[in-house]
Amino acid sequence: MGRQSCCYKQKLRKGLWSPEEDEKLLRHITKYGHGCWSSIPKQAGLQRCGKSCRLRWINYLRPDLKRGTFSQEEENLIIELHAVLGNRYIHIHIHSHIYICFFFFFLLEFLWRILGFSRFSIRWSQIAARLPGRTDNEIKNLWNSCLKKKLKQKGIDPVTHKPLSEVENGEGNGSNKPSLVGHHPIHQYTSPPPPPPKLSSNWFNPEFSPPMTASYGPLYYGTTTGGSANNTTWGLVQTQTEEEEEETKWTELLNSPLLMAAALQNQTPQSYYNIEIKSETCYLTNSSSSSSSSNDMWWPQTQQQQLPLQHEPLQNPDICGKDMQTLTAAAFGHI
DNA sequence: AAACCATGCAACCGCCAGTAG
DNA sequence: CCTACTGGCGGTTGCATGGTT
Repeated sequence: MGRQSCCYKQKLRKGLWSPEEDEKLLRHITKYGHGCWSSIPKQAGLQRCGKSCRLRWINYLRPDLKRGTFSQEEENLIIELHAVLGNRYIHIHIHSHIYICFFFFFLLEFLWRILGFSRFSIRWSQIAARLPGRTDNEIKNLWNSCLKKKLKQKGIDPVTHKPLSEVENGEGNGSNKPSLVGHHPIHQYTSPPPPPPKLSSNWFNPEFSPPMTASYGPLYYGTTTGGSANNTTWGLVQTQTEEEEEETKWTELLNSPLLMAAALQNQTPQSYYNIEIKSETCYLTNSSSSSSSSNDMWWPQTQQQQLPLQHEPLQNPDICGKDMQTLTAAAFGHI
């Protein structure tokens, strides 16, 4: 057997939380904030491990949680974000020498998986960060229990987001580029820069069918210099640009795959960066400095109101880019 | 009415990264 | 540098509930 859980070691309670335990935890965190999770159970008089307390708080007791069923828009957003964040790959049209890089990358990834070290998992937390009031656990459950089925009913493979027929055929026609993300609507964009993607009801619209063909360059964003301040446009990198320029964008994309997600919501990269993923931590830390009223504590009006303007990348950068960089670098002996 | 099955959801487990000492 | 600890995350499990046979 593997190692025992922390609860076992400390002979702590497990299983469902009683209303009394909830009350204790809620009262304690409301009064003192959570601080160090491992010390919370003792301070709050709970026979639970810190991890359990944290989970209970994040998934159930947090006051900003939105309970109830998911709206159609939320479901659509989850599906679209899953297509981008769920598959931690990027489908990009690139020059051949970069394909070589890809080859090594996928070779390594293949070996990685054989050895059971796969790290390419779905980014539920990042999806949840884009759905205020929803937890990653909630979204994960929704996906596993409901959305996967809905997609299958629509003839879409929930893993690749491609049509099931194409997946069943093994994509063996040779004409396919190394398509790893699937046919997300984002791939439909062609120059000139298209209107930003709308979070429409595409996926459950009976008339919607995923795009079957695509020839496209890397997704990019750009801000027009003239005119209104935030004129961000989304489009595709022209593949005939200089190699250096392309590689720069390629690197940018690898470093910031979430920019793609930002595109889905018609957000400028800057506004994207303003979104704090670790929201509950933010509330608590911000509260200590900014809260003034005793009862309101630090509960935010909305996440975005609470957040200070940040012009630096996320504190919690997506690992995908890091993984790809690391593996790619490893493939070329840079490590 | 009872047994069985499917579903949704809360919670746990184990791994990993960051960090303090 | 090494180690231990902690928080965070994704995958999985197990239970409660409702529906079906």
